Amino acid sequence: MTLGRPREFDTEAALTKAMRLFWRKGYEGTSLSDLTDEMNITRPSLYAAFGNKEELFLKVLDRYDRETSSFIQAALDAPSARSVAEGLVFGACAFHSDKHNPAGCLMVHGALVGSDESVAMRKETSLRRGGLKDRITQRLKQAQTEGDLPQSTDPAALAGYLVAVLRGMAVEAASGASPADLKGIATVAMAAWPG
Amino acid sequence: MTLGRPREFDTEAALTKAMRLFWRKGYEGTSLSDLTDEMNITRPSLYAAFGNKEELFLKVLDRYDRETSSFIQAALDAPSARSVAEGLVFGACAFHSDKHNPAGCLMVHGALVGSDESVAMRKETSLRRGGLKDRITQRLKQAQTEGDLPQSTDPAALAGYLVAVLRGMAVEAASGASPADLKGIATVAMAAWPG
DNA sequence: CCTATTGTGTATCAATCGGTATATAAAGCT
DNA sequence: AGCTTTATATACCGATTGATACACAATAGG
Repeated sequence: MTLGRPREFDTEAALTKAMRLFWRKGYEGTSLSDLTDEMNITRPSLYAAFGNKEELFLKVLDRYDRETSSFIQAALDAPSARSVAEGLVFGACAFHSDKHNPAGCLMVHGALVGSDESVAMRKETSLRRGGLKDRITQRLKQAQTEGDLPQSTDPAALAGYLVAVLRGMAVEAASGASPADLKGIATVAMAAWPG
Repeated sequence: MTLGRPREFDTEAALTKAMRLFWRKGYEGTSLSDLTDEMNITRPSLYAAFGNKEELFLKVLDRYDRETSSFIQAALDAPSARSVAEGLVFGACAFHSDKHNPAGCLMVHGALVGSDESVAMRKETSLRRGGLKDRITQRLKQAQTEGDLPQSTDPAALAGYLVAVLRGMAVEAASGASPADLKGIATVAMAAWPG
């Protein structure tokens, strides 16, 4: 099978540890020593398994998109425009209220600012944030063609509003907002929904 | 008058340079070398004039609160609850559309995450963010007593919603949102306002 | 057993981090 | 002129940053 000495740690478990660390401290705020301590591996093992800090962060982003913040895909699969919006904002409530998760959103504060060294990672998270807005816009356009959302509304504007609310909830969650606080935000936010 | 050798630089102008730097790169992302290069002063001069990096950041936060993001106080002084809300969200539009300002909000992404070294600065910005919510809540309560806002509404929930929208707009602005994008967010957000 | 291949552990790299010690320059006061 | 006080400039501090060189350990295939 695989040649050479077998790896002594579980890469998936280690990736989870890394994700939670980046989630709490951001890309630049997380040092290699932080990572190796938390993942219980040595520095060369980390580089052999994940490349370098940037590649590790990218793998973490993939995992976050695919598994951790999966409530977003679930919301987009909801049957009506309103249920999509509700799924997003109330899904975000549940997401940020889950005590197993670090506070806030990895995409938002994981790499929003930083020194010139991390400009590539900021661009990456920015792209992924923009991708979410595009996906919501597409879903709302589909709702319009299905007669599910008034033709008078602007799907792009509604999507922009939704992602802004999601970002705001993430910032508030990172600042220590309670589940009740978040639910209040989501409830008021839905009052703006047409129809 | 003042004893000793006179200072050769303008502390207020230097503070402005520092503010814009922290605003762009965050607290930890801004190094002392960045600061001294941009402020055109030497390291000992910075320490003599501003204490250390933390004290400089606190002075920057004061200045940001007092002068730069002053549209917030203007909005709170508006005559009605609705005009307060409009002043906040559309004031944020103008604020983030001003090409003289760095993208985003210093309070939000200047110190949202980071290593353990910057925990005190994060707590400070978190406190100030919470202070804004309290001020808005108080203003809306006043509007309720003045019969300006329906008694059936929850001032704290509305304030929480408003700050969440402001935070979200800041994140979107930092991600490169256009003035039109921001105006769209603000317009939809106001559709949730009661009355 | 021998070789090839891969993972681990130690020890270290140059660069940068925030912060200072020291010496000198420029002002007011006497 | 001195003397005191404050600002500037150079050079440096220990600690930490992301990243590796090297030797050694553990497996598979021959």
